Amino acid sequence: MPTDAIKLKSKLKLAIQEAFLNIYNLSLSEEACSLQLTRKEFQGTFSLPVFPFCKKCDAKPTELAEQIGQWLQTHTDLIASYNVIGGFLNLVIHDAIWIAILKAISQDTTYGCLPKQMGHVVVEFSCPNTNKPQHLGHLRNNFLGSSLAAILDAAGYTIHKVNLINDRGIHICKSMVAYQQFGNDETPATTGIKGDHLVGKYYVKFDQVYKAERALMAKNGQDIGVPPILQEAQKMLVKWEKGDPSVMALWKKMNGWVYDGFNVTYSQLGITFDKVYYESEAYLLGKTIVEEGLQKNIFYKRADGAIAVDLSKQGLGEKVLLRSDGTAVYITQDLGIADWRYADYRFDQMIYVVGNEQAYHFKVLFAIMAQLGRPYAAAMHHFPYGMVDLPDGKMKSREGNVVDADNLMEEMVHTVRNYMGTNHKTEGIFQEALQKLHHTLAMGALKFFLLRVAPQKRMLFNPNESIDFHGDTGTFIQYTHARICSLVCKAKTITKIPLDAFPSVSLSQLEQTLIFQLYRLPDVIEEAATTYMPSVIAQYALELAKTYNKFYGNYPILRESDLSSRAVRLLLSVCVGNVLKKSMALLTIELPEQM
RNA sequence: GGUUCCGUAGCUCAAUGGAUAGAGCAACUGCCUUCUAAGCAGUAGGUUGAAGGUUCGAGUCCUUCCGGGACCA
Repeated sequence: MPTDAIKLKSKLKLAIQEAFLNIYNLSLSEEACSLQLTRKEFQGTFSLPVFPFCKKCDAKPTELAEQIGQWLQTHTDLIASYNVIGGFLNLVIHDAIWIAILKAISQDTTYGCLPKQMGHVVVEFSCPNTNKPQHLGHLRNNFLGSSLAAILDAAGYTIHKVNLINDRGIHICKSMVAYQQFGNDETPATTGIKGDHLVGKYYVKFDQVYKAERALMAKNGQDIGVPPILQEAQKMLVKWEKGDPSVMALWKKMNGWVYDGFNVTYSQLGITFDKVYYESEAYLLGKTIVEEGLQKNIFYKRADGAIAVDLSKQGLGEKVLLRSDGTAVYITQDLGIADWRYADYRFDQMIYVVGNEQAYHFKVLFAIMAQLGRPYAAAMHHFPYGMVDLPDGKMKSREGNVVDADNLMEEMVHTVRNYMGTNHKTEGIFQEALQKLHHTLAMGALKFFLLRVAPQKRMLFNPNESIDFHGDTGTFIQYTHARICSLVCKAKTITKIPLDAFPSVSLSQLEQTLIFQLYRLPDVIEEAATTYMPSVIAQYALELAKTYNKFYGNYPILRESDLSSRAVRLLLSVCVGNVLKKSMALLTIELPEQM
C-alpha cells in the first residue's frame, strides 16, 4: 500500500497548482502541470517546463519559473532547492524526503503491486500448431503472453492464461500423410527424436515432395493441377472430419508425440496455462453461431452457397464464414471459442496475443461479435506483435529455415556452462544446483533479449552473433542482483542495519537517483499494463541496474566508515535487489543469488 | 489497387510533445592484493528516410512522397 511518503509526485503537483493560483490567480488541472524528469546534466529530480503558462500569466518564462520555485520552497517542505534554466524549473527534493521514501519502500512487502481491481482478464497466447516444433517466433509469443499476464496480475487483475492448440486442418494432415508414406513406423522412442521434432520432420518432408511433384508436372507440360501428395492430404482431411478410425488413430498418436515434446519445451521455458483449448473440440461450435447470425439476418447466403457477412461499413469488406461446401473456415472456430471462453470466465478483458499479420482477422472477429450483440465484444483486444526475422528474411517452418527453440536454449546453456568453467565464483555449488543456474542464466538472457524490444516492432535475430551475456542484457541484471545478494550476505556478519536509526544523511546525486528510480516502480507497472508493453519493464530494470552498478563502482558501501551513510547504502542495495527481482518476475525471469 | 505496422550511430535497440537525441555491441584507452571485472571509468561514432504543416517547442502529432514488412482482394 502506498504510504504517505510515497505520494511525493502528487503532493508536488498539488503544490504547483496552489502556487499558480496564489501568484497568478490561475487555476490549473492536474494534467496541465505535467512534471518531467530532470535531465541528468542539470541539478534536480523533477522539472516543470513553464512555457505553456507564459501567455496566461503574462510573464516571461524565467520570471515565472523563478516565482513558482520561490513559492514552493517557502510554502512546502519538499524542496531543498531549485534552479531555473531556460524555461525549466528544476526541483531538488529534500534528502529527508528521499530517506522517508526509501524506508517506506523497504517496509512494504508488496511494493510495486497495484491495488486489487475487480476484473477478470483472459490472456490467450502460444497457440502452436501440432505439425512442427516451436521456433524463435513462438518464443516471442510465449514470453510476451506470460509476461503480459504477470504484469496485469501485478496491476491488480485476476488473470487466466489460456492456450489454444491448432490440432486439426489440412496442414496437420500434411505431416500425417508424409509420415504414412515415408515414416517406416519410426517413433520418438525408436529414433530418440523429441516428438514435436519428429512430426516436424515430416511436415518439411511433405513440402519437399510436394514441390518436387509440382516441378515434375510443370516439366512434363501437364496443367498445374493438384500434385498427388496434396490430393492425399485433402482426402485425409475428409476422412478425419468423418472420424475414420485409422486416420483418427494416426492423428492421436502423432499429436500425442507432439504434446509430449511441447510439455518438455514449456517446462524449460517455465510457462504454464490455466486452461488449454483444442481446436478439434471447438470448430463445430462456430457453426451454430453462423446459424444464429443467419436467423438474425446479420449473415446471408450467397449465390454460390457460401455464408458471409457484410462488413463494408467498417471498411472490412465481405467476409466468408462458411464455405459453399459447408466446411468451416479459420474464423468460424474463433466465433465459437469466444462464446466458450466467456461462459468459462465472464471476462472483462480478453486479450489475444497473436502476431500483427493477423490484425485484419481480429478486426473482423470483433466486428462480427459486436453485430451479434455479444455483451463482451468491446472487451476483446488483439495484442499484435512483430515477427522475429533472420538476416535473410522471415522464418519458414516448411522450408526448415527456422531458429529452433529447443536448439537455441540448449546452445545458450552450453555457452553459459563454458563461461562458468573459467571462473570460480560458484565454487561450493552442488552439481544439481549448478545445472539449474546454467539454465536460469540462459533463459534470462533469451527472455530479456526478446522482451526488451517494443512488441509491435519487428526484430532481428542473427544466429551467428547469437545472444549476448554482456551489456544491456538479462544477464547484466541477474549479475547486479547476485552482487547485491553477496553484499547483503557479508553485511550480516559485519554490521547490523539500524533501520530506524539514521538521522540526517546527505545523499549523493546517484543515491537520490536510485531512490527515485525505486519510487517509479508502480508508475512503470501501470504504464506497462495499460500499454501492454513488457518492454517498458525491461527498460526500467536495465536503467535501475545500470544506475546501481555505477553507484557500486564509485561508492563504498560496507567499507563506508560513516555508520549512517553505510546503513542507508545497504538499505538502498537491499531495495534495489528486491525491485530488480520484482521487475524481472514480471518478465518471468528468475534472478539467482549467486553466479 | 486498398488497409495497416515500421524506418533513429557501422550493428541491435531506447527516448510521457520539452533542454545539447541516449544505451549496448563492434573499435580504441585505462581500472582486479580492496563489497562478485558477466563490472566500472573514458575516446570515437547522428541531416532521427525526404519535404511541407501544426506550436512557444516535433524523432514523437497531421499531409504528401520514398523504402521495407504484413494483411485484404
